[in-house]
Amino acid sequence: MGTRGLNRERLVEIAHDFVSANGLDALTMRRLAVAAHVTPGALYKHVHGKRDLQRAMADAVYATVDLSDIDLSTPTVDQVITCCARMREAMLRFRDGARIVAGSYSPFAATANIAGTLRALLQAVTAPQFDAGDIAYALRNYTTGFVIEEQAYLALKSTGEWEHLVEALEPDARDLPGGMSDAVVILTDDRDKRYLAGLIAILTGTVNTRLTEPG
Amino acid sequence: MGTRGLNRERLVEIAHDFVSANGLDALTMRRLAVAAHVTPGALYKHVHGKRDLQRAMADAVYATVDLSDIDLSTPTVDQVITCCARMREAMLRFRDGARIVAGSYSPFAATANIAGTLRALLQAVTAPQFDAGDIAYALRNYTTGFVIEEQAYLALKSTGEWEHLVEALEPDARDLPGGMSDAVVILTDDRDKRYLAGLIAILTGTVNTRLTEPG
DNA sequence: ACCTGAACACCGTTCAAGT
DNA sequence: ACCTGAACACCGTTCAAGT
Repeated sequence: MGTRGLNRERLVEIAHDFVSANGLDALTMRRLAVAAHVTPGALYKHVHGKRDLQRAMADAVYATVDLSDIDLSTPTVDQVITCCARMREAMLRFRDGARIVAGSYSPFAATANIAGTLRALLQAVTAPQFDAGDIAYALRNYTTGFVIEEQAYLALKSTGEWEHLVEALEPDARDLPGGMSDAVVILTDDRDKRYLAGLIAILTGTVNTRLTEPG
Repeated sequence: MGTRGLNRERLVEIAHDFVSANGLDALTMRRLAVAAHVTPGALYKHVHGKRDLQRAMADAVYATVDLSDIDLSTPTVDQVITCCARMREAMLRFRDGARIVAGSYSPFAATANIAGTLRALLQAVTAPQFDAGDIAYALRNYTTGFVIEEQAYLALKSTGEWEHLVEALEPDARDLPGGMSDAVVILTDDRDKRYLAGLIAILTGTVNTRLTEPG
């Protein structure tokens, strides 16, 4: 258990640390090798290649989702919301977390666990005219889509590129029926609130219980 | 107007043709140069770099969305659904279209136009307790998330990798509360129907009119 | 104005050879 | 079993020079 000798788990951890410091686009096998204090070739003893590495990174993101307080024997809409919010939090915890997760098809434990939990909860609370699997899938896709946009904004913001893009978009926004100003407002504004609003929009009407009343 | 002399528009077209044949991951500036019958350096007279190219490609995807039959003076939920479905169709028309579009923040005309149209339609049909901007944003994020997953599946399927991943995931799916089998079923099954189901889930309860009845 | 040629500082992956 | 060293066939981007 000494710090000598690399393994898959540790390599994924180093990769996430690197991305956290430099962004996903900067992650290369060679730079990862430097960060891991090995030669590039050594990486391929722990990981099949760059695609396999990214899949393992995706599972590591979902592995941070704590589902221990979710009680499957008493499913509620609030637990569904909690579950989705934790997915989003997990992705936000890692720089470019959503892009890492999106479309990587990690077939590992953590990914399967969260997908299964969400569906099991929904099976109990979805209204009869809807399919729990459809709703679970919609919630996951909404969440991923939302956080991709969110982290793209965060990335542009940190480099100052965001301000340039907003300026470049203003002229069009005038003679078009609304332009992209909604996205600008949503991202600039309280993103937690906006995410929750979308979540509630999906669940309202698809669920057999009354949602938490305002106030 | 002869075929001599490259321009930005033509370059984006060539890039999409290349991606259509080889996939987004295979697109490099050097290979694009070959496809365009120029030297790599020449590309930088038409495009600021690879990121700018991808933004232009994203706008080209949205430019294929035909909104001419959408009548903003008589907004309906059906028109909202049509609008979203056309977004999805546009992304599906291009290989890796969703990944190209996702988080690229194309501030160009076509992107702004579709976002604005969707919001304008929703302004008229959303129930009072919801914000039209939130719903429009949720619909766009759901759609992007869905198609990313869809095209990732299509890519894995075409290389035969999909079958391997499903096999690798089966053992876990047994002792977990549902595993990822929902995603497997949804993607294997009629994807158009699944997409529509999610769309309707979002709109049910958030909209001030009755949705089309079954049958 | 647009393009070439050449250069610069990099990539992912493989594999014989070492320990 | 894990790692090095070296090689192979590539990258994105810049820029003086040509036309």
